[in-house]
Amino acid sequence: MLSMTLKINRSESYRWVISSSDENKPEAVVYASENIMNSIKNDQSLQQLLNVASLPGVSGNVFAMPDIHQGYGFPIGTVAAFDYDEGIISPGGVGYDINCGVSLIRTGLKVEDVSRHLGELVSLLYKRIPSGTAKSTIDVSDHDMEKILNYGLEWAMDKGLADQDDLLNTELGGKLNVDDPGMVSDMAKRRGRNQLMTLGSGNHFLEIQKVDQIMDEETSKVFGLEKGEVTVMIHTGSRGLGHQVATDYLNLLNESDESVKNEKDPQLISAHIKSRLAERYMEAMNAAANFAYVNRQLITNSVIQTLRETLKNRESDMHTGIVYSLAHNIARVEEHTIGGRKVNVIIHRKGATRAFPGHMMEGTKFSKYGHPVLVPGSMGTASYVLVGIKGNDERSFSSSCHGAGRMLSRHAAISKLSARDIRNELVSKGISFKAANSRSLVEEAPESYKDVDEVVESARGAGLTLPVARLIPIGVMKG
DNA sequence: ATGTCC
Repeated sequence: MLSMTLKINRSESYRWVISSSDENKPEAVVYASENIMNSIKNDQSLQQLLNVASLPGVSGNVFAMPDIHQGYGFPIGTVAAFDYDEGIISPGGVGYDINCGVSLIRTGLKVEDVSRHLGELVSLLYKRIPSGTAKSTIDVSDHDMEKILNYGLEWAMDKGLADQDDLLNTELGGKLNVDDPGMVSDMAKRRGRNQLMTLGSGNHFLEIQKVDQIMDEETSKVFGLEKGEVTVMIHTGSRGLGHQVATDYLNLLNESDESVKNEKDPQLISAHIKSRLAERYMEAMNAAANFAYVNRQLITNSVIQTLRETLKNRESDMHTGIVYSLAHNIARVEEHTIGGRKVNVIIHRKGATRAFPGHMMEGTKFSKYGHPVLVPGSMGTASYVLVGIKGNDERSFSSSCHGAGRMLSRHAAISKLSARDIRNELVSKGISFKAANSRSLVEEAPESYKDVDEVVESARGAGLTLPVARLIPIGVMKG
């Protein structure tokens, strides 16, 4: 990757304009506190952000969320829009884990109902939901795989594995448009078949949480969140299937004469939005996203089933349901306001969360308050439920942060931290936990991440989202 | 993120 000289100008307390002196003079906007900006200013991520800003057909500004860090081509934490006629789509702008995302489940149970059974609950979940490299325990036919890729949660509903409420509480009904699931390679499908209803590894987790703090009473009530109640958060994606789709299409683009190569960084290879290549990648990406929505739905079902069995005597107090399920690694065609005009653009959100306020959610149950924005923290730290702010469209295409954001590389984490210290830290916080391997335990240590409270505060200060509720872990399962 | 090098 070629570097250029970076200029950083503070335009508001949580808004920074990054610019470069190269011939295109690209600019990008970063939302961050001063402290976060100081921690990232010498990082490759800002250079990567300017490279994205110089891609063809970019519409409006390229934005970075406060949890920005270095990624493949595009930094994680990027929101970038491209013209629907002149622009591009880039697999590096979605990421290898297509529809990596979050589902949040409310239980209606109080922490006191659950705490005595926490160890048993975590052990049982660990047995039932394969994590790390463990394979799927359920068997789906080739025919079902095709249907999952084609119809997402509608397949689950047909099979009695999801109900109408699950679909209403999943963004876009958990189904992105796919005409031909044949755009997904046989190898990708094969990998997916062995991984349905699995958590994976890396930063993926399943957490039993307590609603620790309510910042917005009215909105939290609408979302079904009450202080002292138990929630379960699932953070996972499309597993090997999405990874294989990303690999397949990066290979195709690299072999094609019709793709848009990038001289600054080969990882930014793209396809013109109106090209056949772009159309094929969009189909495959949507199919992988549908698989991920189903993956989280099946894990959700298993969690609810396990809660019912473990807390039999509390069954009448249980009021389970999906608060929301969303993707934070995805590209989509959306209508946004740029320079006062409404335009269709292809939005890449890579490690960034859609945060539509009510008026952008017409026709859904979230048309008054906006949809929940789920922000998983790092292991053993808080997670948040946020909501979009009217006026955030010109600021971030109505997007916000997606997590705490990595500070140390995986490699740096391993050389600095020990698994024993991290286990001790979790135990001292009174958290029940199970981890598939100690390597990811170290790589995902809270010390490897930014402070999620500061990330969320930066998103608030920048006018992107408002905090609704803060959740803290009481049980953790790591891949 | 990922059958962490087909």
